[in-house]
Amino acid sequence: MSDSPLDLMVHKLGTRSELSAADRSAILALPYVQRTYHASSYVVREGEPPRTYCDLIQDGFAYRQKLTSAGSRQIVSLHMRGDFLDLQHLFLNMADHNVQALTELKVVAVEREALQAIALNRPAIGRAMWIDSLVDSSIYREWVMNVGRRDARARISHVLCEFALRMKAAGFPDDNGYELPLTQEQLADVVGLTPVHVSRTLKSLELDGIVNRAKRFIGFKDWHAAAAVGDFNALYLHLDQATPRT
Amino acid sequence: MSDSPLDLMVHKLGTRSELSAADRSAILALPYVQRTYHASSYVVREGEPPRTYCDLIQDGFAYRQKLTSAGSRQIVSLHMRGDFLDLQHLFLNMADHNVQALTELKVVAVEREALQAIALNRPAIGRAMWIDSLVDSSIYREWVMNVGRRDARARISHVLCEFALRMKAAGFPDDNGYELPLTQEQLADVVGLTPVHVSRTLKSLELDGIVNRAKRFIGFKDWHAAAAVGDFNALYLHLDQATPRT
DNA sequence: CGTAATATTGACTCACTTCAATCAACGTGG
DNA sequence: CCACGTTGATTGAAGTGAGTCAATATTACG
Repeated sequence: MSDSPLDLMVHKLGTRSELSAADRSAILALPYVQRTYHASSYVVREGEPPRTYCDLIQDGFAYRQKLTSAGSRQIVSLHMRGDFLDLQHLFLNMADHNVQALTELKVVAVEREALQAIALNRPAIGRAMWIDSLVDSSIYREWVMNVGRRDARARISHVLCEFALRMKAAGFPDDNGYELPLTQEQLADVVGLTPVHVSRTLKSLELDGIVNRAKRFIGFKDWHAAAAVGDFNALYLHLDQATPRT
Repeated sequence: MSDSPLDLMVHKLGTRSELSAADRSAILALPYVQRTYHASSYVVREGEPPRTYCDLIQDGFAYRQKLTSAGSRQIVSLHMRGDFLDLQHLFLNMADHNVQALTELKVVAVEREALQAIALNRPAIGRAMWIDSLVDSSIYREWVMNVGRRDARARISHVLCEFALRMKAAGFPDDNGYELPLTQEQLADVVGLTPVHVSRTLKSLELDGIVNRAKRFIGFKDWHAAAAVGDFNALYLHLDQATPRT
């Protein structure tokens, strides 16, 4: 195996569909540069035309965000190692939301036109990218429901459960918990609540033994209880389509 | 021009990317059947594997929906003539949400494998389908924000504005308003509120002269006022990528 | 260390929900 | 053609989950 930063992309797409040797070398032949963003810097800005390259996260976390005209913020998705940041705009003429680095963020920036080309001309790669994008859509749908129809405890538990499984799928060690890379204010913007109420709700979840916390570390004493409180059913993550293939 | 029900698909995809004559005939050669659903019947059920055909709406309205374990419902999207109902599951192994007919629904059901094939093997068609799917994602993002960060008046106005523009883009006559195919209970499930509060809020919007109503007809006296109350900016609909091309 | 960012807690308010009754529209069958 | 049952819409009164405002504690970090 080679030792290119694009290996990550080969691996990621390889979990979504079966790639031939030719597919793999097509990916490895993509023009790219590596790049680092500081925490909280903008990767994509709403209203601007898409940039000439597309970022794949190598390390760190990012989020998508939209602002109300009144200035309140809604975080509409969270992303981690192995996630594409610009697939959502790959064929669109204008960015409809902002993407920001959550932590220090290392990415592989692939040329947009080359990425479009392999998405359209290499069926196995196209399929893998489709699946990736459809899973993102599925998560959006779940979030609409989360924010629209669950109370604070359920919303927060749900997001904590989702993040746990996604981190595990992304290869983070599973210590029965994880370091949540969000301030409570950011978590509030994820779940459509105020920071104050998030603080109270987290405390109540902790008192009830649903999670335990140490700074930003979220631990699950009782996964089933957390999943029950969060009304969490992993179906929508389509993890069966995110397992490594030959 | 031919006179197949698939003309609708040719037209729809033609608004999203430039199709060659060969692309058009590839679409028209797709195996399909026509089909009608009664209002409120299920088109797709959560937890089931995707069906062997994919529906494109010819006439009528449909919605995607998810249920909380407690039984409350969130409608996560609304669809009309020219929208695909199964693109969201085209490459997934399992349905993650329900799709239901909102009204009597006429569709063209295209064979799923054939649709996958042209999506992957015909770049111009693939691009058009990508754009269609990415616009759906963009709408999901907007709805997350709508439900997460706007109050009842804004949420409802926003949805009413969105529907107005989408109906116009789908070729419905623009009478400064439209027949909203939703009960207030369904509208409540769209915006994450109770039917009672939707009723009150609609009344208040009417009293303030933002909209006028006659049964289910929604009329806009003052579009700008409605857009302002709904914090509505059409950017996210990417309507520039939904105009007919040569 | 000192200073800013983040988290916690309390007291009070309010937008939306809940419960419940009434009303209107509409199809349907006798 | 009208009685009637069902579904959808409206309205009122009372309750509540989450927001707001504000003070204080805690942590991060240059």
